[in-house]
Amino acid sequence: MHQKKEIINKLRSSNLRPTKQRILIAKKLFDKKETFHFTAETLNKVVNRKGQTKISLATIYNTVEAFKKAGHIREILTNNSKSYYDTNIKSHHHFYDPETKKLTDIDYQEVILKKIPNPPKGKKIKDLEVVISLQKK
Amino acid sequence: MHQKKEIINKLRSSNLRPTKQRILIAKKLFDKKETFHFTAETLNKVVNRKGQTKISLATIYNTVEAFKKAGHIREILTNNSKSYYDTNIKSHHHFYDPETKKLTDIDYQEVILKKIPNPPKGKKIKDLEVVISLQKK
DNA sequence: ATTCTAGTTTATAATTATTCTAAACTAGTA
DNA sequence: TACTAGTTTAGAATAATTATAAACTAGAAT
Ligand SMILES: [Mn+2]
Ligand SMILES: [Mn+2]
Ligand SMILES: [Zn+2]
Ligand SMILES: [Zn+2]
Repeated sequence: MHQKKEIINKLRSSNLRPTKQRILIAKKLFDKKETFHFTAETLNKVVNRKGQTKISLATIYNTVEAFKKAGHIREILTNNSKSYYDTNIKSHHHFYDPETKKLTDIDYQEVILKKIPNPPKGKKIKDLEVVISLQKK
Repeated sequence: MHQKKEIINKLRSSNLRPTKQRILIAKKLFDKKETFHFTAETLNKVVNRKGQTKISLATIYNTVEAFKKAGHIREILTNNSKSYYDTNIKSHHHFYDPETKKLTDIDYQEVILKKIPNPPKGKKIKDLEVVISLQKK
């Protein structure tokens, strides 16, 4: 559970002004017991529920991009046409079900990589993602 | 090196009529020493080089989808807005450089998975992909 | 060989996700 | 309180892909 102050600090520490919109979005993303996966579309729905002050879709996209750059969320690999994001920024992996388009976390320790290749020269590894696609048995 | 007959058989065996367009596209994709990665856009450029009979972009998309369904090509996971495909259908992995948007093959044996999780019940594993994103050192 | 038809190709429109634009607004400092 | 750089916003623009429906054709039947 984040306090409003914590959220404001989080924003400030990444050089993002704590605007009304960013604070609300940050609450929806980070003030949860569990991490989760989302798209711009699903976040927009959650943020713009009836009653709440409206936040434009452009701001949803801007904020998601800003939070991603700041490392508060990460993008997940899928073959879907829309971008999927994760509030879990720790290294972990995913099941992906192309039928339901749902992602499920795989705990980091559930995948053990015994050997990985050296990156090409001049490059280092930014991230390693394992995606296991599923199908009906 | 595929002969035209082999290509026609490949098409026939997947219930695809060997049309002029599909044969030409199949040649560009499969009649190569090395496998490679492509997008609808790059394939369209290769197929519609000056002189050659023109194939519509709709047919490029239709054919890529048909070849994918038939298992002759596979889609690769990336965070790019366009779809990437691979003429290498054997299980293998990729480096992805977000700067250049280039994919590089990682030989299957260069990644050793010591442990992978059980799929959720009712589901089986269709595919396991490892994508290693790169950044400047 | 000719006819027939389901499958295929095509130009073009439509759709979808995302990014751009530039005017209005606001957080934070002076 | 006034200022200004950063932010939000509605709406337009873009980019990739998919849908539409008319014209074409592979291949089977005659
Ligand atoms: Mn994606
Ligand atoms: Mn992709
Ligand atoms: Zn996750
Ligand atoms: Zn490959």
